[in-house]
Amino acid sequence: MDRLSEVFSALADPTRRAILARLAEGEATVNQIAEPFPISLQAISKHLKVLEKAGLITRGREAQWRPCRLDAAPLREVADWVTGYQVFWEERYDQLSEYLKRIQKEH
Amino acid sequence: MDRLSEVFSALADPTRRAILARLAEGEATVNQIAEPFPISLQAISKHLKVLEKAGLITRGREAQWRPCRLDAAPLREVADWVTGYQVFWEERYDQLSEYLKRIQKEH
DNA sequence: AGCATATTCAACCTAGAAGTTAATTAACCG
DNA sequence: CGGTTAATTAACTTCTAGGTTGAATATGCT
Repeated sequence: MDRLSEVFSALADPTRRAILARLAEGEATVNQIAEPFPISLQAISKHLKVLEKAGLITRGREAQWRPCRLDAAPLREVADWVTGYQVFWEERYDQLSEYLKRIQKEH
Repeated sequence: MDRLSEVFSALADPTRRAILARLAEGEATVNQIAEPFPISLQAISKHLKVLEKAGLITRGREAQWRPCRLDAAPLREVADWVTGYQVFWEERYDQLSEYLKRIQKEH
């Protein structure tokens, strides 16, 4: 699986996006991360593994805790990819689109 | 399924991203879209349905053709979401991170 | 009408995602 | 050492994604 697909796939789950939002506020242990969610700790552990594989988090070791922290580097790749389409949602493009439609009708 | 998850999920497939890239060059019929791919037309048809459900393409009707065209609006939502993390991959943040580490060690 | 082309629908298969519970590993604490 | 806490691993279930092939639908052409 290519990198971008892996990142998009990791981001496609609201629980995982919520985890990233939590980590944006700072490091947290697995239990701390799991606390607000209505699912089992094991399920959270799996989500963390997915995020780690996608490069979105890194995990350290402190005694029996595995503090997680955000690594936003892959998000930059997402941003780079998506801005390639920026022209298509901008005003400018809508105007261009309208213009092309008008031209086409005139012929 | 929430909108953003649906869009991320749609983008998590390289074939679908390739389809979007193709449509960025202009409208295309299903057959035209399918042509470069080594999978069946039906599989492409399914991918298109996913993209349509995510709001990333729209489909018209011209005789027996269903021309597809890109709709980048959902990509804007992706861009908006991801830029919320921009600070975490920027230089500024790395410096802040280093600074915080240094402070912490000094105590 | 009858055939060709474009596209979708239906049924099916297989692999993987997301969750569960139960058991295991690892580290600290008394 | 024995118990507690933190986290992962294992085994299992259920559902869905992505692919296949074959049949159906819709439109254009002669």
